[in-house]
Amino acid sequence: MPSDINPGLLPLVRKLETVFRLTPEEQKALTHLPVHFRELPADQDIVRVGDRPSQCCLLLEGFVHRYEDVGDGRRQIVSFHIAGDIPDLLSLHLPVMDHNVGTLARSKVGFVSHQSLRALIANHPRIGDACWRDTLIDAAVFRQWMVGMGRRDAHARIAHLFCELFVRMRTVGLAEGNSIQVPLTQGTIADALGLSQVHVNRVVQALRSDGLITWRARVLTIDDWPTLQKVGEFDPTYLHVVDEAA
Amino acid sequence: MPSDINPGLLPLVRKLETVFRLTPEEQKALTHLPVHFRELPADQDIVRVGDRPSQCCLLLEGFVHRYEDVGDGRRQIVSFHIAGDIPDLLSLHLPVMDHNVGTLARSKVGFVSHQSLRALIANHPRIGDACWRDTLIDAAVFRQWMVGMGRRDAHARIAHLFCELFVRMRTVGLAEGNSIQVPLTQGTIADALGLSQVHVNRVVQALRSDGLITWRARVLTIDDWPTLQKVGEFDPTYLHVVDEAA
DNA sequence: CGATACGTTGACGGAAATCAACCCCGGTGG
DNA sequence: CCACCGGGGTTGATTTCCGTCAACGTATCG
Repeated sequence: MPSDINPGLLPLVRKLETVFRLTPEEQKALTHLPVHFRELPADQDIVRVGDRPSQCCLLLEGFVHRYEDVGDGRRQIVSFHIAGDIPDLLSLHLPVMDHNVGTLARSKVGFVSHQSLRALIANHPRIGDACWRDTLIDAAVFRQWMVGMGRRDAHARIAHLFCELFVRMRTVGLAEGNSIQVPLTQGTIADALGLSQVHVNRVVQALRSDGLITWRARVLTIDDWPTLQKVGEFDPTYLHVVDEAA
Repeated sequence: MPSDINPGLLPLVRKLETVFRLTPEEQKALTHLPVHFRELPADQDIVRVGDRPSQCCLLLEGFVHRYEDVGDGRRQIVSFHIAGDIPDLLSLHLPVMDHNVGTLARSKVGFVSHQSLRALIANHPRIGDACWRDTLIDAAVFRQWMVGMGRRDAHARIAHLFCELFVRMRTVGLAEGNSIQVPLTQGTIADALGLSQVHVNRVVQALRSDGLITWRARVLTIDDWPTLQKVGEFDPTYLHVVDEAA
């Protein structure tokens, strides 16, 4: 690691390096982006439907979700984001937000103007490609959730989500053994998978009593990975992870 | 329109121009891509799960869908594509296909090597941006389908799909008045929306008898746009259409 | 003109929603 | 120190969409 790296954006470097090694120049350019750092509390919106952002939000620590409100207090969460993600990268090319982005837990973020990002990408096309690629993986995750909501029952959906979160967090070094820290509630999971909170509760209990997972105090532990994977019909190909300790 | 435009790729030009006007040079570069044209029959796969394509497929006429098979003969369709779309553009950055792409009707397509596309984008960054933007709109459509499957009942889902198809086809000039030609069957719609074919049938009949649509012989007519839109909770913002005759 | 794919209809069953309590636990303030 | 509070989790009873199964109708095409 070169000496003139600004450490604030390391999670981002780490994330992009899950695709290919960045050159020292690229690392430098990336970490020297003009960033406005902020700590945000849990459950705070970052951008909302209808907004026309002029900056993107780099998630450095914490947990973010994207969601859409539908009538009658119901809502659908469309994605979860972890350190290294840029949850609203799409605002670089789509002027109007069609969904909300908000924290799920206390989070540390960095705001970068579209202008700076565009300049970075213009000067370092490989970084642009990596960002594009990242939005494509985002879309791949959407597709998997669609398959789940369309054609899998609640057991498979929940097991699949747990598998996905675990693999994604392990990839960027956020797993400790078979455990990950997730600030999710059963209600949150319900809103993500198109289920009711009550039903999520029953299924989670089943997964627990079948010995597949432990989940207490925001810590999720995968106790039986092969079976959980089978129950969730989880095939990590769609995440296009390069390392693969799996 | 400059005189040295190769007319074979006009649907693509038209599609990209729904974002911004292309310069004559850009038009020329685009339409002079080395393309291998082909006519494909209905229900033929173009790329399959696990493939590592070295080319992309430009859809010039017809209808394409992307889908994933899940166990037991079930499947989930994740998107429909019309003239001007590049259904497998993602293969430019994701080496392995995580879903299938296939025709739904007789279609005319053009194959372009990744190499040529990369060169085009390198020389004409705006075209690259337009392509990236297009994959982002793809993802926006995924999100809407997720909201539908997670939080909307069958009536709303089907109405929403009809609205979406109509707006998308009108945008590229494929609507005739309030009608569009769609090669979809009720079973196809079921696989797209996470429903059974039988239930789609019942709901479509309800939409018909409520005077919202007519649908016969592959022609779908919107008879009551305001009500259909309301039933489907359809807000076209997510399609990020520039023109807006809506 | 029969094969085949698509659409239609009815009876029945089931996964999950809804409704309504109740419990548990950590935080907080009197 | 304990009462209170509130968010999250748990449980049971009931309801509802929607799936499944099965049959039959209908249209298009070789």
